[in-house]
This record gives sequence, structure tokens and C-alpha cells, in this order.
Amino acid sequence: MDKRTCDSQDVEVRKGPWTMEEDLILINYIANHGEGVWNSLARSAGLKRTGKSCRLRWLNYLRPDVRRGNITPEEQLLIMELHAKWGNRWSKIAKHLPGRTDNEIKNFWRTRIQKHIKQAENMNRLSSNISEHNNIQQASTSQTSTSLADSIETYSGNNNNNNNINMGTTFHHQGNFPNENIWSMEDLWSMQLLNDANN
DNA sequence: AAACCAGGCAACCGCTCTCTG
DNA sequence: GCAGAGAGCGGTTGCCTGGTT
Repeated sequence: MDKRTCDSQDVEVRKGPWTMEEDLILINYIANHGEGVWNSLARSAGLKRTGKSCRLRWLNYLRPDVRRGNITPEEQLLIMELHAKWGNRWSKIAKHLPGRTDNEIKNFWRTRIQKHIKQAENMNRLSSNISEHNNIQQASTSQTSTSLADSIETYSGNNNNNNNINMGTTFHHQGNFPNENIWSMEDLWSMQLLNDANN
């Protein structure tokens, strides 16, 4: 490949946040010419961006059918079900959520769901330490804690392996832990829906 | 009021897959 | 069947914003 050509192109390529002008150029170009080969589209439109960058911007942000705003409980439920089934196949999951992008779902998962799982795992460690310390004096209470912990661990473990899991027995938050506000009502509602769906 | 921190999200990077010649 | 180019995907990063101290 001609290095000089590469270098001269590299100098031109813009990175970072998109400006309103760039958005408008891309929208107008696609409105007039449709989607095509992204690299040539970027050049033809006069954008100093890579085709990859244009594609990402269009698919994740500018497309008219992209839905913005909060993920609904129903969507949360669906995401969790599909993730249990397919693992981190975000684009596959996104196909079942009209208007949602794989990037959005991925971000949602990482920021919301994984946080809950991590916290639950910490609770698990804490509760098992406590129950060890108390030497299983209160068998019924520790059983409740353990069943949650097991479910979360089962979920996390299977999640890492991208395998199926039985969500029907998962996420019964009993409020036996020090911080009862870890899951919001919205989360609990989602969990309940999830259990109903699997029973 | 200022500094710090954590969460959320847009965008980039690198790898893999698919298509075409 | 092979190589190169482009598209697609998942992981990661960095910035912005709102909340807390």
C-alpha cells in the first residue's frame, strides 16, 4: 500500500464526538442516497470520518427509528431473558427490542444489571461469613440467604460461560441483607415479571 | 462553593465474519 | 481455494454530568 496516501488520509480523519454539522451532513446524505458502502459514503458526503465511525453514528444515534430514553421494565425483562439464553450477543438481543441498539443494551447491561449481580455476590460473601460465624444457629434464615446467593452465583457462572440458566428460581430478594435498597421497586417488578414468565 | 467521586453513555479499537474478485 | 476489503460485533475507554462530602 502507498504509505503517503495512508498518511495523508490519516491526517484528515476526525475522531471524538460528532458535531451537529456532521450529523446533518450524514443524515442528509443518507436521506438522498441511502445507506451504502460506508467508507465511500463517508468520502462522498465530505465527512472527515471513517466509514466505521459513520456507520456507528448512524446506527446508534441518527437512525429515525432509534428509540431514546429509559429502558422499560418489559424491555429489562426481555433483555435478561435473552441474555440468559444467548449471553453477550448484544446485536442478536437488540433485534428483539425494536428501536434499541446493541450499544445501548450493552451499556444498560454493564451499568445496571452487572452492578446488581456484583452487589448480590458481595452480599453472598457477607452473609456466608455471618452464617459461618453464627455456626448455623438460625438454619431457616441462612437457608434463605444461601438460596439467593446460589441463584446469583449460578447466574453469574452460567453467564460467564454463555450457557442457559433457569431464571425461574433466581433473584428472590428477601430483604435479609444489610442494605435493603440495593434493588429498586422497578428492579423488583422486573424480577417478579421474570419469575412469572418462567413459572 | 469547590473538590471529588461514581454512573451513564457515546465513541473508538481490535477482532472475526462475510463477500467479492 | 485464497486474499483483500468492508461490515459487524463485543470489549474498552474517556468524557460529561449529577450527587456527595
